[in-house]
Amino acid sequence: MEVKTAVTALAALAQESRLSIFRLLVPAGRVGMPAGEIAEALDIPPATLTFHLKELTYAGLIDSQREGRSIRYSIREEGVCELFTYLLLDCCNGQPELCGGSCGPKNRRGKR
Amino acid sequence: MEVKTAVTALAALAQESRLSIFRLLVPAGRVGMPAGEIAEALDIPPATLTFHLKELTYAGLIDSQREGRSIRYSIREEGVCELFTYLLLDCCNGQPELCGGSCGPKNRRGKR
DNA sequence: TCCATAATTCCATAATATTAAAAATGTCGT
DNA sequence: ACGACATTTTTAATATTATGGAATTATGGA
Repeated sequence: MEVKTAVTALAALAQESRLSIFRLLVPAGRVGMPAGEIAEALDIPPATLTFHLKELTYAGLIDSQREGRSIRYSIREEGVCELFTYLLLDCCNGQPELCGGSCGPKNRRGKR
Repeated sequence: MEVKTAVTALAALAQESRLSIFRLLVPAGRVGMPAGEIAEALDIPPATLTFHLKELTYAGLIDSQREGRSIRYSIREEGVCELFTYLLLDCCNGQPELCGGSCGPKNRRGKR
């Protein structure tokens, strides 16, 4: 993954509605959620939601599939994985205390 | 960490210059790098660099410390860690195949 | 104090993103 | 084919962010 791809993906997540959409879709897994349900859950008008869904799609973070009159959106695991790998491995390799689960207990100084 | 904080941090990284600054600072570790050196390494004019450094600082991703006439910037581990934890644990918990190192070999279908 | 260096603030401009109403499109049941 | 519903496209106003030149502030040495 190159910088521009990562920037696109990060930009897609760097917006409250879109981050909420993303976080709503993660637990929905492969099953995903129809647009209308997302709109209702997050109280976003349809035209606005479509705009954000397109951004996420363009960034490779979600997928969609028509199902009757609804369109069902779901997390695109491959894209999410690539981004996280880029951040975790390419950025943080050699600095595992930045990311490695524990969040560096030895880094916590004077914070109790 | 709440959504707005995460959005601020993601937005800070969602820009090519800033992501490059971030990636330049990670291997520099706690030692960090003076602004001038960053400007030279990435070929960014001083005024522009300052703007981006402020964004990253505001987002809690980097720290700074004056050292003689230079100001030395370095990764703020705590902030980075919080963001990654938010994305990895809060988002991906229960969906470890999204993030867990392996990037789900069993998810790769028909892509060879 | 005066100079050179390092970085920031100020400012105007340009570029990009967000929002949502209105119209259009696609899909199903009848 | 028609009507009801789900979603998208178009469009335009509004807001936010990026850029870099010029002036300013901070620091250390002579």
